[in-house]
Amino acid sequence: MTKKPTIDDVAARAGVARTTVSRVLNNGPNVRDEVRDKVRTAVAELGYQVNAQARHLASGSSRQIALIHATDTEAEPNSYYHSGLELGALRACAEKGYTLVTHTANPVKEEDDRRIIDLARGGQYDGLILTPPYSDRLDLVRAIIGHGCPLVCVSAGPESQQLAPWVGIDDRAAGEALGTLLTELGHRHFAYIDGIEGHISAGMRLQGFTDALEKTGLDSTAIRVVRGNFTFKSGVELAADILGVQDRPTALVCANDDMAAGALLTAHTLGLQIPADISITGFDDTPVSEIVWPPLTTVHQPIRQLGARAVEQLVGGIQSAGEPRASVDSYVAFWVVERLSTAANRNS
Amino acid sequence: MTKKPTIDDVAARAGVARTTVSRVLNNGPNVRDEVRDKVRTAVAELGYQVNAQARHLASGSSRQIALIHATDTEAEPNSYYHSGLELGALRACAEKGYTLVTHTANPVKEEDDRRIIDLARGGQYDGLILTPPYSDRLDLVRAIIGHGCPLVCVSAGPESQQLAPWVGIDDRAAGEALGTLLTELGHRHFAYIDGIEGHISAGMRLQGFTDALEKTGLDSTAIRVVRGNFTFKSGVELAADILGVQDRPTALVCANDDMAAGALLTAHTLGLQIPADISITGFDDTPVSEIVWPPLTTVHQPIRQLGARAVEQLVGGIQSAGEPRASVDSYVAFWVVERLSTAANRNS
DNA sequence: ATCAGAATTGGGAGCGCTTCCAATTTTTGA
DNA sequence: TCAAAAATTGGAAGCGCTCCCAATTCTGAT
Repeated sequence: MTKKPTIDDVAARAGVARTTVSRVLNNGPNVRDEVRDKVRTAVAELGYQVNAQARHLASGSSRQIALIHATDTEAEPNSYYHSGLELGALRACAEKGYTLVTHTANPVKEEDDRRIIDLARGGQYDGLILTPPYSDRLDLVRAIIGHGCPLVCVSAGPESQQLAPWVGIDDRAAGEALGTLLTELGHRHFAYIDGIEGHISAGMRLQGFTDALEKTGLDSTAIRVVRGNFTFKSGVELAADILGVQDRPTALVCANDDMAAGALLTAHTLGLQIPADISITGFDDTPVSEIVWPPLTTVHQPIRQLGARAVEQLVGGIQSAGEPRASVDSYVAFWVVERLSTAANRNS
Repeated sequence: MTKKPTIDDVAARAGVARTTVSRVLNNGPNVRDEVRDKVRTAVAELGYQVNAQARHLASGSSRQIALIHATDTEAEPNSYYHSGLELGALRACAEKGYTLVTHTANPVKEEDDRRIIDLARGGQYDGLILTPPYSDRLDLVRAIIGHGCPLVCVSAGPESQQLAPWVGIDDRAAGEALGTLLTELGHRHFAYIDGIEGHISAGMRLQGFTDALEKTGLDSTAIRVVRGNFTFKSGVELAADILGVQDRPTALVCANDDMAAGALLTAHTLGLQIPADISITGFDDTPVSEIVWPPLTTVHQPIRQLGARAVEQLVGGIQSAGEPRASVDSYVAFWVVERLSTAANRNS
């Protein structure tokens, strides 16, 4: 294997200066078409590829973006959520000429917060994308911004939204839509399986949901809220507690699909008919909601689009640093998907 | 924000030469403990971080590994498989001081094969990890190796295994184990939903399965094989075809869990009792197999471990280039997990 | 023709690090 | 005690690219 050609080899072959080749490579202005072609030909003939490392060093920017995922040690929570987000981001990056690098961090380890900050400080990345619950860690967000590192928060709560660019759905409105649906179906007695603490957008869903109940004249006694951790397992366990009582609710709302799937399993185990005995809803509309039986009524969240939008937002900010950035919409549309896991309250 | 400190700042502060700092940073030999401490102190005081770009340029290696995932345009096949593999690889990379970069490619686009080769040629990555079906594209594998780029194939077929280091389970044996289980349960009439063409390891599973049938004296007329594409949807559709006939099989074997989940849905829709009317099995033991009802009998494939092992294999090869590499086991253990989707053939 | 101004090219200084090699100091062995 | 070997340091040359700035060539309006 002979040595890789460098920009100087291309320059020599094309009979121009290195600077000119660089211009062509970067689509710079002020190069005659004739010269441009000559250089392009030389590039093709030599099979030249720019050395990304050298380019990064010289230009000071790496065209790499880091995506921070939260993963607990052993749980594999929300795999569809993570991979959907990543896939969307990956494609958007490819389109924009950036490379996406995924990093995982454990939200319960404090040292990992430090690691994320180091990522921002390191200058290795042109920007960071933070997912929940990191996108709601205000100190973290401030620290990253303080180091001058471009940042976009995915599904962040209102406070984070004040600090940094963000993308997400209107979680409150989504929760409200779900609440409206269920109250219109005649339900008056609910349970809600929330997500982990510090996941503000999940909290907003609950907020919106109770808002809807209040509009129907219900108060907080109409709903029992318990805290899960977004995993299937926690859905299984918490549902056992919720559905095993005498006076069980007629509708169980879960902060994501995985927990709803777990609740479904428990309901089956208890011999309950769904949706006749209990309506169950999820959130996200990941493939899980169609895999289970009966398929879940849920809120469709365009996760891939969220990932793509985050990248666009970030790249937009990077490229127009200082200037009036072309504003990308932060809100992405959601909608309720009615499937077979919900029905009218037969007691109403 | 003041400028980032460089290695020269550290050297100046510690009162040594840049070379010495470099040695300390890279845990090189021949530095007195006293000096080492002095340098470490200076690093800490300045909050110095090495500039990865510069290091890469100077050292010629990036300590970055690329993981190639196959993703069809719109399908989100095997999300759990991909993210499990990635998570395992990610953690192993972090441990080894490498960075993992995921790239997606569309197996039906020929230009994407070219892109993968360019990744290998580019010298940007110290090595590549190929997943199916790319790990079975012999031309691709040869091209990558030909460019001198270290490579590990995940779940590759026998031919690829001849060409490059690999990790995977013994798919043939796994298929055989499943076949043995089902024949012992008295089943004699099977259907098999295979994976996409060119996914050799899925083919090996079928091979092993039929081997088991043969040992029971059954021949190829005992099994009907159809080709799916690993998605839930294809499971739904193909199962309709398989289960809708008069003389339907008593056991349906699927090349992955997603398709089995789809088959399960179709079976429900057709009003079949599972496992009384039909036994259904998956493959991989992704979370899907516990989410569906009834939970799937399947083959547990330690996917995260596979990802981690791939990285270890690759890094081992990179670091001991030329030398007798510390051989990492290519085979990872699998085992059959019996859940509720299978039962004895009641007609037997 | 003539010349200001724009467009196009090239020269060369780094970007921050690793690494070869030479210089210096310390250790070892008779 | 002293030379030879080993351990420790430093000097300096790049790695391959971008980008500032100066040099050159080309416009078009006088």
